[in-house]
Amino acid sequence: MKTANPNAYASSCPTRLVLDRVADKWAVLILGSLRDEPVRFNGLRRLIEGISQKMLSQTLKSLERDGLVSRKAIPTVPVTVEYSITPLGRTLSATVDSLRVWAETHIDKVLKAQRQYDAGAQRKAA
Amino acid sequence: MKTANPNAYASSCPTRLVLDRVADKWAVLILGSLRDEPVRFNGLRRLIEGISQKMLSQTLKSLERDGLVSRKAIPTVPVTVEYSITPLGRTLSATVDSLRVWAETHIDKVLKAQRQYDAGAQRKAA
DNA sequence: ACTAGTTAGTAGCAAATAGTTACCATGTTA
DNA sequence: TAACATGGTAACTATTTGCTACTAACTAGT
Repeated sequence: MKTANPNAYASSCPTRLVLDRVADKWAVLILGSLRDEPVRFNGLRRLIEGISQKMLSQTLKSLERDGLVSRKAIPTVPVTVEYSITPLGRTLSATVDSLRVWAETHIDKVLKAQRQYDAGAQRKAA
Repeated sequence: MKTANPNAYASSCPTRLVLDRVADKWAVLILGSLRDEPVRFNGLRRLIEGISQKMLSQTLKSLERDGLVSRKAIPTVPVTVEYSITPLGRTLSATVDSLRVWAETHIDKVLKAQRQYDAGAQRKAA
């Protein structure tokens, strides 16, 4: 069964929910981290500076549920858990990673625009 | 002055904030709406089903501050306000739009993965 | 004149989400 | 014995989001 006309602009379309999940800071950084090789929970925590254990755990769970990431517990001691990207996740990773690249590439222009905007707002407030 | 090494994986890098703003459901849909032509406030409200006036106003304000969208008030009666995409915004629009397209294209696979995941969770709970 | 509708928002409150911190069990290393 | 590693969960707070109602100025219809 196929969804008839997926359209993110329609509020009732499930696409809206998926867009909300993948258009997410942490999801972008996690998918980027897993792009080349599987990484363990605490490995991701070290790669993605400032992510809390809660958000990492929560975001990984959503990504796993959506079929974008797979979780594999390895019975070592202590147990290690390896997260890797699925084939479906791989179809998304290039797109979300280009979002990160855009941010890194255009950060200077954005910061400049913010300064100009804030200067204008100050004039109005004065 | 250029930001030395923009890196979204570093928590202190301003890139992280920018990523958080552009990796946003409403920002994606707004930038997509403005891609072809300028649109007015209520026009956007009609295009993007289910967005509240508050979120639309708030997101437009951020996008304007970041230099991605420009606002032009036209002294008609009643005043109409035209929002259009800036050249900087245009460098981003293709990327965010491909995120929307990905969601619309892969929605069936994601929904299927969710059903499988939930079925597994049910087994565990039983 | 009165009513309803248009324009582009803002204000106030409730609900949902994100973030912070502490803690768990199990085991290795110093 | 104490500190650190593994991968989380629980409780709490702060922030964001969403909903509803409201504004002001004007037009069109009855």
